Amino acid sequence: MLMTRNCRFAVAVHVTALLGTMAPQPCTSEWIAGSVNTNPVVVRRILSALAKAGLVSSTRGSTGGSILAKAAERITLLDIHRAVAEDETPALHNQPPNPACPVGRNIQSVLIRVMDRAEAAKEAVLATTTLAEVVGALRNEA
Amino acid sequence: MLMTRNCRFAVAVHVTALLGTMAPQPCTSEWIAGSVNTNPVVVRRILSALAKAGLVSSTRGSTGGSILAKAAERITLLDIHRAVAEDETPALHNQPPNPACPVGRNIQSVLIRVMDRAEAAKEAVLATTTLAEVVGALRNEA
DNA sequence: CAAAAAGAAACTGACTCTGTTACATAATGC
DNA sequence: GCATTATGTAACAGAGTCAGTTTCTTTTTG
Repeated sequence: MLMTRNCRFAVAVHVTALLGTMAPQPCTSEWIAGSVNTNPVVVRRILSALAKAGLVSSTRGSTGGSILAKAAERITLLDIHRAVAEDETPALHNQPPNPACPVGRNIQSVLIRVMDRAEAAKEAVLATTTLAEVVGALRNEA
Repeated sequence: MLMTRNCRFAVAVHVTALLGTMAPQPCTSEWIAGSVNTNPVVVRRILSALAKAGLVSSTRGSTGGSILAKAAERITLLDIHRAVAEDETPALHNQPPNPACPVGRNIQSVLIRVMDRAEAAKEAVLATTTLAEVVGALRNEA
């Protein structure tokens, strides 16, 4: 499979949708990994990021597992995106442009302005969809 | 430098802004590379993608170089983005999810719907800015 | 205390990307 | 014609990213 970027957001939505579907039953990373079709450690890495963002909570031990930390109606896809892709800022130049050139000296500030606006528009769309809506859509398709 | 994604879009805007600033004078990849602070071959790769999209045109030989193929007013940042980042679709799962699970069976179609909407919103912002506006902004800051 | 689960560290293989070298192709001016 | 200059392109290396895996520790239950 040729995937350009990382698939953490896709897995994170999948994981939280599972938790929302099974609530209030906690799910183990091994069981979740069976649906996502990956390794339990990969799932735990995603769950760890989601927990840091306050979206899920996990407990250890023989009856342990993970559950949503908030109602699915109060979790948006933007929350999930920020939890697992927080430092994915759009890339500028690898090397700083030539400051002796008028274009090189100022291009990055212009680029940052427009990229920030574009990213904000993308995030605004993600903010309009709640996890509850995703869970509902999955129920309807199933 | 820790850059998450590729910097082709940033370089492409830089290159076309240079061409717009210097028009109608053609620019060599070596001279452009001096402003971008990279290797001429890197610039030529970007120029090649931009030429395929009909945004620039290059000529060889001792008086050769590259120029914009259209007026800067008629080139948007979306044109440039599509020229150099055409196949950068948001990533889904690496492995297909488990089709025996109701969530796994349908999560990707739901994800594609919302990701497409988010990507469209981002592109709409890029479409609102023309290369001429970028060149003008650079002139004002210089 | 045994079993079961998360948490975390370390490593691997595949892939991406920039930068680089080398060479072929084409156009200009003498 | 021919040297010069520039693009076009292929091939490769080094750094970095990422999913997947193994291994071990920590925590909780019964």
